[in-house]
Amino acid sequence: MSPKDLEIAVIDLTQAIGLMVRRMRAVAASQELSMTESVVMARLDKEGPATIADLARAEGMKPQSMGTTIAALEEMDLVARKPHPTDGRQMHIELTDKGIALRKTTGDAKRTWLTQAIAELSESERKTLFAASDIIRRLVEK
Amino acid sequence: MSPKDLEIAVIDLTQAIGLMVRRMRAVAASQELSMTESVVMARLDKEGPATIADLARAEGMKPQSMGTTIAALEEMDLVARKPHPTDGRQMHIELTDKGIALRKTTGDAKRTWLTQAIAELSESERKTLFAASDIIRRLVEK
DNA sequence: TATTGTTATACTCTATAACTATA
DNA sequence: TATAGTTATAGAGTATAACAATA
Repeated sequence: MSPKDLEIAVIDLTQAIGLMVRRMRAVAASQELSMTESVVMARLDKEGPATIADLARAEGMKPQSMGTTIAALEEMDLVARKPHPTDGRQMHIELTDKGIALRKTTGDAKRTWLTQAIAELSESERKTLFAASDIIRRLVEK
Repeated sequence: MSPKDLEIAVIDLTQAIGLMVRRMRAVAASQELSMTESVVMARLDKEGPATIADLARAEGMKPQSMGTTIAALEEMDLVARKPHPTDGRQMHIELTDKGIALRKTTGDAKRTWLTQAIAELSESERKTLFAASDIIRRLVEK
């Protein structure tokens, strides 16, 4: 792949990601959670309680920023803080009953625009897309 | 693919995109252009002068927002406004000499973190990644 | 009447800095 | 001294609303 072609493809990827983020933001604006909020909710659902520092590391954000995200979810009564049993510095963040219920209803994979649109792709397109998310995750760590 | 697996994969993709955007922002903060600014510069370089409305449509943004982006590039003396010859409403945005020079130097595909990291992938990983950017572009239009 | 662009204002997301408390 | 978290402040990126000029 020539340097020129590589650069064009990188710009295409960058543009695609920008388009996606703006689209998701526009959809979320009406009622749903932001991208980060959704991901954090899913993580808490899948892996159980976590500290703000853990969540921040997982999402590549500063702890202060994750604190803001958690405060927003707390405001919506979707998560709650619980002091760590032995380490007095840490707060465990966990889903509330309302948060669990929300996860259940979004878990039917019908609610969000993105899940819908991806469900309509061919199996091979989905495979490509999800393989790409692993590649991206590795890229980010470099 | 089960609805549950689909949802997990969609969340993984969402997280990957979030990680990428934050990483690109962190890199750009130091010295380089933002994602949108880079894409606009590449577009002007590749396709010649365009109006703010055209650029906004291409990037899925509001014209007012693109106006801000263009103003930032203008401030850096990378683009200039030129009145449209016949339509008095339109302004053509074009690269300045400095903008062209910047495109040339980034055109060697060595400068940015992302281009570097992607260059280090295997050919098949690159193929997957770039196929995914087309899929994303189609998703966004739905 | 529709389109292009501008200006003013505000919101979302995330960062930096400074601090407290605990380990 | 290092880590977890909070509070305060600021910046980037984008949106909405209201407007002027031109088509």
